[in-house]
Amino acid sequence: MHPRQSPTIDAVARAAGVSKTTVSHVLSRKRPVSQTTRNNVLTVMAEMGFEPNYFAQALSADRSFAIALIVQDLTNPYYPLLGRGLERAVAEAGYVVMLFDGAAQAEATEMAVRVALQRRVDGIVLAATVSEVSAAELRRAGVALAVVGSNPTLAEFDSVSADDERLAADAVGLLLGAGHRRVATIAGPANANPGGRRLRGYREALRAAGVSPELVMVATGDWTREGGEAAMASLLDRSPRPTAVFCANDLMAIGALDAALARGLRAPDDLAIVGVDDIDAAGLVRPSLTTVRIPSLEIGRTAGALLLNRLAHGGGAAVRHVLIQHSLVIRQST
Amino acid sequence: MHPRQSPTIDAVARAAGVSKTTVSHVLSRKRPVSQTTRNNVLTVMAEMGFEPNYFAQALSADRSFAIALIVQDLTNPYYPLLGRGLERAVAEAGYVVMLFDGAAQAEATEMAVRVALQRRVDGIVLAATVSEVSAAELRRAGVALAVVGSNPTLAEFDSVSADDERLAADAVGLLLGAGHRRVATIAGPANANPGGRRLRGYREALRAAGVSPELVMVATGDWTREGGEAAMASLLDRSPRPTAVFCANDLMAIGALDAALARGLRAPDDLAIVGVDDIDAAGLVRPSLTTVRIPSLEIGRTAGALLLNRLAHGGGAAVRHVLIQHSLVIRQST
DNA sequence: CTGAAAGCGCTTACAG
DNA sequence: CTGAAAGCGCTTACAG
Repeated sequence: MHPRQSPTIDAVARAAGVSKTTVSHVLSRKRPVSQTTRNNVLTVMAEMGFEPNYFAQALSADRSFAIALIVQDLTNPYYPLLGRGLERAVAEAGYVVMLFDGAAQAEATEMAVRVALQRRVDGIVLAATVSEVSAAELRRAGVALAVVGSNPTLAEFDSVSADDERLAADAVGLLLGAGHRRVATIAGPANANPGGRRLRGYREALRAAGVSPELVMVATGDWTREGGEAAMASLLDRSPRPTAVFCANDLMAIGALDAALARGLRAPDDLAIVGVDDIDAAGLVRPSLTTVRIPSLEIGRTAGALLLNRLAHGGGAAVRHVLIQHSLVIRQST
Repeated sequence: MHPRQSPTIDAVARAAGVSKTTVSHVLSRKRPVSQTTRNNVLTVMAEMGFEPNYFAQALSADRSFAIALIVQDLTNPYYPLLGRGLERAVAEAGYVVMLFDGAAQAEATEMAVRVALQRRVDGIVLAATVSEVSAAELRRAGVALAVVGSNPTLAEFDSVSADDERLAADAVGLLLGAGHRRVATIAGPANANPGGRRLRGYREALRAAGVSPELVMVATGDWTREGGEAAMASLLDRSPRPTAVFCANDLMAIGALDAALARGLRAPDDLAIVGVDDIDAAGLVRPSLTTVRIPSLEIGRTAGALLLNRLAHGGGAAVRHVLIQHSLVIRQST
């Protein structure tokens, strides 16, 4: 069972002729140890190749130094960068990140939350929608949690997100400014994280511009390219059809581009399209995609910082909702 | 320190009027427990919301049920899918995956290996190049290891990879078949994992086809789009310039496309281009990219299976090198 | 079918 | 500046 017995603190103590207590203290620096003893212990450790047992430490400290990252769909290029930002932010503080992908399905998310809790992670970054069941579990567990994308049902926890209403309004504003009136939207799941807010931003922008309510056209996708394609197809079936579409993310916008092309419609002349995220692919498709850039690396880094802060200050720290600045990237599709 | 004391096995035992031993055994099913006792304990557990302490279990079992995934660059769309495949493969067996990204830099990889080992993961999936230092550490530690991409210096460990020489030869064959003679390559770092083999496949295909050695044109990139762009630029400076290029991955191929376009050269007429991987972007760029498809989800899944197998059978199992089947995807760039 | 007790490898009050 | 010993929450031979 223990194939490569790595030496224990006890072995080191014996070899160095001191107590385990002392060895522990040269490790933790929690109480002074005389120079000579310390040097002695240190060299013994090096010679024996001592490595403190992580489980033993975690057990007595009741702290895992692990963060769970739960993402909707790692395949969406938005998330890898977020993950990188998170990892960088927490690695320095000695934390490790545990990955849970595929939270697009509700059961996967519940499973992820459960497993993360079982593993006793110190914190969770939740970049996915979560059922009431999981939400309740999270509250009860009392883990540090940073929600990515504002989520009203988890408002009691720290969060990082773009200013979703504002960004949608900005995108729609761009379209209105170009003279469009028949501006549709392909929304994300309305009950879910940023989906609802972006939809609201869209509605509000039209209303503020005095566009007639009957020109409000909403189709719903699931954040994927295929979902966007289907939604666009349904929008194009309406008559009169929209002349512009605000898509709640780039992947769906690319799908919308596919659907338009399939009907012989060309952007931007027949149909203007705007996405959100600015994933690499946005610059790669032809016509290239006008979009709202959201800096996902920074979002990940911020989520990490929020967690570290809370872990340092305990439950005492005030809840923070951080908004990350977006920006418009104008390309060919508008 | 222990804010939400979750009940311990001891508390459960007391509440159920049995010994810790028995509680432990209804949990592990390692020895029979009478129906009545078992039911009793189970309901008490449910009532108290008992959750076994992972650290305590890991400490006494000396097993973490965690796998480290070390990737070169999570931002390359090839890796998220690999990660998903891995997670799916190992999750069922109760393993969790710890993510280490950014192993493009040597120090990051060494760090990742070190931290993974400290955390006492049961296995590591290594999808990155590794220094001799790290290789030595890995050997000494005796962890289960699955290498992604054949790596001669780690030949003693299980591996999964595409048949890199063969796939390169197939791609080059496609170009030669179309009548090209001046076929260049943009290789990955030659010392690194699949880079060297794909380069060899390229050379071998040209040699076998009787192409004059002086038509062998090699530029080296770093697997990124920018690297591919620079490499292509250098190839286009030669005269006579190549009429076709085999790029060792899609990201570099897309960069090559950029460089060609910047000089007013159009694929496939002025220059034929083939990539490797078949990431989503390959179908998105214009002209769309002909490429060799490598099923990364399956590679991840296989890496997981190799690890599980080794963890089950211990060091005893024979070392396996699995080759995953590739396929040619013909699009517009050739 | 069930328990008492030692052990996993650390940390940390307590004592000197 | 240093140690002996209890404790963290499990598992598992040993005994009955």
